[in-house]
Amino acid sequence: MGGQTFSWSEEDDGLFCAVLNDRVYRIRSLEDAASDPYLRSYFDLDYDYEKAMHEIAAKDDILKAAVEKIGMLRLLKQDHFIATISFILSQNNNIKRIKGLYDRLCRKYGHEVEPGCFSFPTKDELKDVSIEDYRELGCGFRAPFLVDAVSKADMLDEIDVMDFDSAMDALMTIKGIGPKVASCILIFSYQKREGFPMDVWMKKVMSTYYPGKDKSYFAPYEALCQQYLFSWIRELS
DNA sequence: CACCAGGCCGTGC
DNA sequence: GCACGGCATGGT
Repeated sequence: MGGQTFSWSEEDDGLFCAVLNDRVYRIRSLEDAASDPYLRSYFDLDYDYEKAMHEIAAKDDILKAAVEKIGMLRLLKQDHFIATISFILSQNNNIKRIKGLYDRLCRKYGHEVEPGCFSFPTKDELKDVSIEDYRELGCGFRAPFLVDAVSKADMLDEIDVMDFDSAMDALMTIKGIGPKVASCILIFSYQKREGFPMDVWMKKVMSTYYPGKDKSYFAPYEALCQQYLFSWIRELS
């Protein structure tokens, strides 16, 4: 899933498994998700990604190359709280370690919805967890950020109705959330497709291939273009 | 043993 | 405003 989510694991039989929406989902492919209302929304199956792909590829030669190389990309619609905590954990970290932290949070503070399958903890389940507790799990310097995020979690539902800039500002009042993390949360949980996360890789892409331009060049597909360019440059490296 | 991982915070200019 | 060091942890 390209670092959008840390909820899924591949099991021995090849099925992909996640605890979401307070139950266990096991799927082999996206087609299995189509009949389930929650997954249908989660995987954004009613958005026309074919059309978006073609319009993006037609914009310039770089994007054309990226689309041809990467194929179809989707933007997930994840739970607000899970996405917020996940992307706070992601800063200056690698995917393998983020996934490990995610799983330990589930096992220690989540609830068991099926033998051996734990949900991500709710904000209430994390209400009394301390900085020291998070450090014990291996969260490192992100521990105080998590405490702050949990204390402000009630705000997350209000962000749905905000315009993009207000939503960015609201998220960035949480410690440990800067422009990059806030953009990711807005894209992968709030379906705000004008997000354009600038990490070290995207800064290279922009200075090399789009000097003088900014995210407005990619409207109305800022987030999708960013995902294509990011995936593309990572595969080239 | 250094250096890195899809950054952010605090400080100093 | 912008540049910079520091930051916990585990993997190369």
